[in-house]
Amino acid sequence: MLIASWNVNSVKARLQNLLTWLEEAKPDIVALQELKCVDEAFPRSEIEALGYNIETFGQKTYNGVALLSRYRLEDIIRGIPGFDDEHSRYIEAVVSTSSGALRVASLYLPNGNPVDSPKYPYKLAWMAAFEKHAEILMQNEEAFVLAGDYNAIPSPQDVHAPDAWEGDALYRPETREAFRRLVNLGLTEAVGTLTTTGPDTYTFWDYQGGAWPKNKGIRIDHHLLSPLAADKLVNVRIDKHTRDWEKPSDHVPVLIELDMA
DNA sequence: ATGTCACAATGGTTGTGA
Repeated sequence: MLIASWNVNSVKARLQNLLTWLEEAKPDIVALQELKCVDEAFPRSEIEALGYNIETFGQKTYNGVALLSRYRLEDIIRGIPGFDDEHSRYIEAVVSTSSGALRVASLYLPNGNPVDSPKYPYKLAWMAAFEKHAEILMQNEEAFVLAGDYNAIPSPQDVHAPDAWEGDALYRPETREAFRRLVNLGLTEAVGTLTTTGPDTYTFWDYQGGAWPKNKGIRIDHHLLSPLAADKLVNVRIDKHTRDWEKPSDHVPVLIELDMA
């Protein structure tokens, strides 16, 4: 089973790229972020035509997350339970496979910049609420994957210039600590577990300043797996070639393969 | 070359967020 996470930076602006990539990669489940459109405006029919079921949690202009799945999506949750959030940043569902249920979430964690604005406390509050929710999920001892744009750079090797990013909301010590707390609940961060992270595993390059050709990237899109899901993890992949396409997103798809046999 | 992009509300450009 192939599961992908992709911040598309507007699903309408990225529709052609998204369709091309879906046909090429043939993922079973996709977590999308930054839809930048309301549910009614989501390009459902084009994506359904490729064989996907769709659940969206959209928002005008900003944010918005969705799940695409070849399996039926059930027990949909929109928003982190118990967390009052004005932004559409979290959607969760359960799929039933021949080898049992799998819970999947698509999340778009707040950016948090600038750090001296209310945006950074909001980011940390979001991370705390998400950690609390993940802790509850862990108690159920199920297979689950929390996929998305975490807007968190886990370690120095995940950023081209650690010193320059020291004060940034994506890399500040508090952000990294919160990300570690999350992982330390017993989750497995897929890419870091199966590969050596570094300049080859970035997932985002700014549109500005020639960041992509210079490989001035960061690794902020992650899959966190419960122990039962991590037991099935056999492969990870980052589809960097999509960054070379016309009208690219600033993020590229990050994929994991679970052996559900 | 400050090598960006998407969106919204304009009013034909500017602000916002990333």
